[in-house]
Amino acid sequence: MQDTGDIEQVAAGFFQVGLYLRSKQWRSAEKSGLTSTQVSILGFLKRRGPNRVMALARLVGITEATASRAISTLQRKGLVEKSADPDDGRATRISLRTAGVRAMSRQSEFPETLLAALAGLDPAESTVLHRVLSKVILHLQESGAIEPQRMCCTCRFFQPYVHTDAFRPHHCEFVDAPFGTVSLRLDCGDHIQAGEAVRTQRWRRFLAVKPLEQGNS
Amino acid sequence: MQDTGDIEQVAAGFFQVGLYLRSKQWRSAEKSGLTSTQVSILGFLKRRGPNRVMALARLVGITEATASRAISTLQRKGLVEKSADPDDGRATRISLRTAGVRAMSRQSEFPETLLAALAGLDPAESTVLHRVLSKVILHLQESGAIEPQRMCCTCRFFQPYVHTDAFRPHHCEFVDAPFGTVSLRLDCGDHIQAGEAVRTQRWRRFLAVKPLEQGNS
DNA sequence: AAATATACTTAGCTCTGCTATATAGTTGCC
DNA sequence: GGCAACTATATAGCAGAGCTAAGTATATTT
Repeated sequence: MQDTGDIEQVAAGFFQVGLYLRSKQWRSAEKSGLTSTQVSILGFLKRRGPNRVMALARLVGITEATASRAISTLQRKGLVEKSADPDDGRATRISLRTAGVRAMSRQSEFPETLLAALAGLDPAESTVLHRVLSKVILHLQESGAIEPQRMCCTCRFFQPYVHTDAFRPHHCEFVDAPFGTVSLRLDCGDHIQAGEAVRTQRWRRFLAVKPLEQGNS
Repeated sequence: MQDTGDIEQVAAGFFQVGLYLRSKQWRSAEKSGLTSTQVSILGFLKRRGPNRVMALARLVGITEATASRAISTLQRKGLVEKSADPDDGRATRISLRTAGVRAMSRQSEFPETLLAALAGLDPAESTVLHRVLSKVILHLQESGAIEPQRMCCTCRFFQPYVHTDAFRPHHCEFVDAPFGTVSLRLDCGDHIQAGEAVRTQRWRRFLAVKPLEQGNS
């Protein structure tokens, strides 16, 4: 039913979307004059607030040297500001300036065309896509390929499939409310990493439920 | 049920995977010494055979100037060879040399970690992911964001959902055989573009079927 | 206090990706 | 046939990504 060829097809699909995401087209269309690395850095600053150079480098998946220079460029453009880290004299605290916030809100961090394509998905597809992306990203981060993300899947507040409501089977202990698979966060501000044991146990529970057994009623 | 915030989450997920795909890590791990642009070019040559500079540029989503130089670099590395195009004296025919074929077969075009993550998906998830990627890519190409791909969805031989077999609902008139959603090609060698009218009509039929109504029995 | 580690920066390299321009071959049109 | 317009590629010059290696300043350890 499923062979390596099919997986390569899917990988090729991801690659295809990736090619588009890294192309300059959609960015120059909105003529922000920013490169994709710069947009990524601004995006993380927007979602996570002030951060150190090293942390940003790891999140974006580049070396500190490259991050340092990209940030200097952003500073020169007036989008970002550097300040001394109160906790550590060596560290630099990078934060968005108002121009940077404006640059990120005026245009989305993501191209309109991609958002439009995703908006056209039907809810059941979104649900599965959400699950799949969670799985793929978790796999990438567990194998050390990418920096751990603040996903529900690894959060101490996450209780997968504890409700009978097909639309809201999960529970978030932080907000103490049920929520659905489409609302699973891939980068949540309230994330607190769960311990190793708890994490794998909950992840098992999450995987145990077949994706199509819910969200489809 | 589905709001903009959720779409942004999904887009962020794609971006996350994209960040990984464009990072040098997985490529340097296999120490091929190739950049992602070079790998993309080699990948298209591998899948599509000899091609012109212009065609490669469009496929990869870069200008001809950039492609020309990247190809020269590949030539210098001995992975690719240039020959005169018999049909057009201005054109250059780029083809893989044996070293290039070896470089692309030894390691896959795609990182092992991603393939492993995708291999871990359950068949129903693969099916939906396939559909979703088809939709997204088609949307991107219809809006002119990327070069048209040789997808089943736009092929004159493609007959979606004409069989009752839940596992093989589609039919390919080229090989005259039924096949399943997981086997939908995103880049098929036998692709022949269907006319505008036929294309939209079949695509409608493809979309009309809810993803979860089949492949789940 | 000295050695080691950490956070960042800088320099030097290759490559990407762009625009603008040059060169050669093709096509169209009289 | 001949000239203009177009097309496929190449080259140059620019900003920047991304790397490694080396340098600076601050923290931490011994």
